[in-house]
Amino acid sequence: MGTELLAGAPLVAARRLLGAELTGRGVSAVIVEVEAYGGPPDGPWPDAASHSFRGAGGRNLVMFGPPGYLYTYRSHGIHVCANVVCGHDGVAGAVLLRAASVCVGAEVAGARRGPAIRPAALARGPGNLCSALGITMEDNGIDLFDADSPVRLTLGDPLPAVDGPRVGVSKAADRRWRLWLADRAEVSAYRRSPRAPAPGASD
DNA sequence: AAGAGGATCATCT
DNA sequence: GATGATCCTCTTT
Repeated sequence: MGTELLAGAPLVAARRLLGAELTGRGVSAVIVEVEAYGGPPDGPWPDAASHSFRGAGGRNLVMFGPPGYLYTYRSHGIHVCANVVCGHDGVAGAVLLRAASVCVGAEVAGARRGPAIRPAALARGPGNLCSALGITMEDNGIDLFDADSPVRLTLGDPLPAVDGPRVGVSKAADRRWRLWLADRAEVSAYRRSPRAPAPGASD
């Protein structure tokens, strides 16, 4: 199982990533919450909320490359967020990793996150997830299926998913492109962007 | 339990 | 000059 399973549409790849195991720098975690992101208006998956909506250039180049690579970006100046690139070479798509359940190396993750963090919160939220696994902007563009990479991904069998709108996006705010595993304490809370139009207004 | 606000800076207009 | 694919803390029910 490898990159060929991520070569399709973002929402399909997102489903595949639920339950997958992400290993980075002494910590392994099972992915329990993700969000799908598409590409430009003239591509197969137009998505105004995506970093790649306005075409390739700047930080988003990795999103236009082949699947199975890590796309990292900095959010609000401070936090690092991690995506798994999906689709195929030349067509932008990615899946944001929003929350994971730490199964190996909880002490290491705790040392990175701080002493008072409860186990379920170690990798809850995209910024916290990267912090727990030691993922930084230096990791942008690495191959997640290369045995020599510092961060690696192992896919498993598909699991049943719950869906809902994506967190914090002001565009396409009603699109149900967030997926998570039911009854998981690690899933982050939903917050609609204050800038998004009223629910149901448009997409 | 839920909502409001501020920190902070790379990227884009 | 404005805008966030966030997170933490403080205030209000």
